[in-house]
Parts: sequence; structure tokens; C-alpha cells
Amino acid sequence: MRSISSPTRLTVAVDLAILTVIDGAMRVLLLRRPDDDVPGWAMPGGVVDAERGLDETVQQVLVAKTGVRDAHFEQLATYGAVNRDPRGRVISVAYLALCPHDRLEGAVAAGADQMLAHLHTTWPGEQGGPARLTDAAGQPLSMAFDHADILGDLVRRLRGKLDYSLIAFGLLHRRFTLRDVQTVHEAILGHPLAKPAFRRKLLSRGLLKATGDYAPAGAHRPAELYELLEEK
Amino acid sequence: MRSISSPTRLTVAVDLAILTVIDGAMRVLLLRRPDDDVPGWAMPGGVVDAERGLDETVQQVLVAKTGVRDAHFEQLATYGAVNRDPRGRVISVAYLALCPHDRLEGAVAAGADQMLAHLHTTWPGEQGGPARLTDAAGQPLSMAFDHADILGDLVRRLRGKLDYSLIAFGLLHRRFTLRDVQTVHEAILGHPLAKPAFRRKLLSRGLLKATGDYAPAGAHRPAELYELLEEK
DNA sequence: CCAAAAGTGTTGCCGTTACACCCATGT
DNA sequence: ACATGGGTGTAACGGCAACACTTTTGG
Repeated sequence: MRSISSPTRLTVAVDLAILTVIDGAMRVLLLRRPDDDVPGWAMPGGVVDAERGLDETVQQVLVAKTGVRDAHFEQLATYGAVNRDPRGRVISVAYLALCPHDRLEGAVAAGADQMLAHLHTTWPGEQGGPARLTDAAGQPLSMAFDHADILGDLVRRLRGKLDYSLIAFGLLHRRFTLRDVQTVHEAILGHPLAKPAFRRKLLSRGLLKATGDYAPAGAHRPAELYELLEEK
Repeated sequence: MRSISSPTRLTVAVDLAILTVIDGAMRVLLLRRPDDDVPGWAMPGGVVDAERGLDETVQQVLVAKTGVRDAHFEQLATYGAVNRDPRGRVISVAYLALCPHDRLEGAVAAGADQMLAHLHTTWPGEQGGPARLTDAAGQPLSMAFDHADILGDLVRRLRGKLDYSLIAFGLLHRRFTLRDVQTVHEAILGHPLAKPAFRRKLLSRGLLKATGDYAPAGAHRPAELYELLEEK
């Protein structure tokens, strides 16, 4: 029964997987806890207080940790195992937040206490298992709590939603080339895609609008810039 | 920040959408609160205490409300709007539990305080909006909290996972006919499916094993019984 | 003229759909 | 015999993958 008279009360936190794609690889913002109370790297998070909704708390953490205001985010799942936090019982609602890489690189500096870690997945498709995190040099990072498992779930969710939702576009700017979209898809799926097929499937979804402008290119033909056409 | 020293603590509950399919229609177990503190019908739920994990709490509620021990369940999403419960702040982790209809009909009796309500969805596919709940006579039920919204999300999730997961089989017995599976799919999707196509797609997934036994039938050819072949 | 990446056309395969048909059973 | 629902065959359609090809730029 849900008796409010003498309820058990628990600490509820949100944990954010702030994700981006840099040079065709997934990256996620990790922090090392300032007062080394729990060893290892962890996703940024914050406790949910009585006056704030979940989304509001997420927004607040996002701005505090990255300065980014308008990132797209969505809920992933909630983790409530009794011993997931060695310091005490914490129910954690995990969120995914997406951001183009330069927005993040401007706001967070890699250092001893924070970094944009590389997020690898050994398994293909939507199989199980935790994610593997490494630093810029490719050295494995030891993760606090169950955060490696959460990040594994995250990648599976991303892969599943990739081609029927708009998540991929959360990792891009307002205007982008078709190649940019393909790079993001390949980074998330972990394998290369055929260019003509990808192109046609993407355009056939009827989501994009050609702008007529072209991205400045190097020694090759410039690519046309597209936008999401927003239908309300 | 996640300070454990003086944390805000909140009431955390699990709410269960205990779902079944009866006569080709989705049904969900709803309760009317005994001490009419909140008007309307609600999903069964329970407060999460300090010693129990989320899944454990779900299992406990499930057995308490239905007597069913081995139902398949999975997490849906977490709802934490500040005013979703008029009595105070409650974070609610919604779960989906699946059960063959006769297991439920045996354990719960329709009455003034509990019923297997009809779950309708006006919208097709995976569009938005709350679910519509009615009683056996087709009269709309007024729902407590945000439970109509949660049940809307539930149906969308079910529809999305229907043909790449095993959820449909949670609504069936160990042995079933192909027609049974089709009925479940049609109930969830809300529209009829072509028999030959459904049959072939289902068998081509390579999940089923023909038993060689046949279901007792009426005035027509008996249908073969199939089982899930469990691959570990 | 060459390299590099954008972008298109063509072909063949394969899964799905629609429709017609056969099979087994009770009345 | 026939009504009823289980189960199968077949041909047309449409989407997708592979591959070869053309286009546009900088050097």
C-alpha cells in the first residue's frame, strides 16, 4: 500500500549521460568526485529535491556542469538496487543528454577531475553487457557505482531508437551535411554504413529540408547543408 | 551535487500496469483506493523501502495483489512531476507486468474496489496522448494521478517492442497456438493483421518449436501447439 | 590532370502483401 | 454436406544493398 502517513523516504538522484560524437567516436562526460569518497569516474548527477521535478533537476545539472542550456535530453531508466551506492541507498534516474561536440568542448576542459571519455562497446547490435570507457590515450577507466552498466544500456537504447526517432539530430548543429548524419549513426552503431543506401533512406523519411547552401570543404566538392523541417 | 550528508529524501513508489488480453482486448488491473483519499481508479503500487530493490518491491506488490508469482515484468519509466500526487511528492517508477488472462481472472474478482478495466487507445501507431479506460459496460473510468498518461506510454512501448522482443509471449501460456499470438498482437496494435503474413514472419524469427500436439478445437481443424524454444 | 569526397543511376535480391486455395474437424 | 477456422502456395510489389558511375572542388 502507499501509505503517506509514515512513508519510507529515500534519496533520489538523476545521473546524466552527456553524450557527443567527436571524430566519429562516442564521448561521454565523466567526473571524478572532488572529495574522493567513491573511487572511479562517474556521470554527473544531482539529488532531486522536494520542489523540483525530474526534468527540472536534469536541466539544472546540465547547465551547472556544461553551461549548455538547450540540449535535447530524455529519460533512460531508473536504477534502484540496494547496494549500488556504497554510501547508502540511492535511487538513480538515468538520463541521456545530447550535444554537438563543439558546444561541449568549449565548456568542459579535460583534466584530472573531468573528461570527455571515449565510450566503446564490444558487442554489436543490442546485446547485453556494460560499456567500456577509456581516456584519450585509450587507457581503461574504472567506473564508480553501476555507471558502466548504465552506459551499456544507453548505447542499446540509442541503437534501437536511431532510425525511428530524431535523437541523431541532437548531436548535430541546426544545419548539417548528410555525411555528418552518417558519421553520427556510424559512431553509435559501431560499424560503417553504405553511403548511397544511408542517404536515400534518410531523405525518404521526409524530415529534411535542403537549404541551398553548401558547407565549406577542402579539396573536394562541397556538401549541401540540410535542416530538420519542424512540423508541429 | 550528490551530498549524502544532508540529503533530500522523497517517497519512491512502484506502480504496476498488470496487463492481460481477454477476448482480443487489453485489460489492466485497477484498484479503487480503500480509504477514498484520492478519487478515481489507480494502478496497484507500493512504496519502496530502504531494504528492498525496485524489482523486489514489484514482485511483492504483484504477489500481494494477484497471487501470481512468475509473471514477466519490466520497467517502463519514472514519473516525478512535483504535483502528480495531490497528497505530496511521490516519485513513481512505473512497471509493466504481463500475465495470461486466466491466471488473473482466477485471482482477482471484479468488484467495487478492483477490476480488470478495458484499455483503449484512440490513436494508431506510436502517437501521443493518455489511454482511455472503461469498465465492462464501456463506461469511462476516471483515473487518479497521472495514471492515464502512464498507460498511454505503456501502449506505445508495447507496440514498439512487439516484434523484436518476447513481450507478447508473457501474455500467453507455455504452449499456445499461432492464432493466440496473433490475437495478442492485434489487441496491442489495435488493428487486424493478415494471417499468412503474420504466421510466416513469426515462424521465420526462429523462436518457436512445434510440439506435435494440438489444441482441442470446436467445429474446425485443431491448431498445433507451439512453445518458445529457450536459448540461453 | 589528379585526388578526394559529394552525389546519382541501375540492377538484382529478398521480404512482405494480397489473394486464392486446401485441410481437418464438429454438427 | 457444409460451416468454421487452421494452414499453405503463388505471384506482384516495394524496399534495400551493392556497385559503378558522374560531379565539383583544391592543389
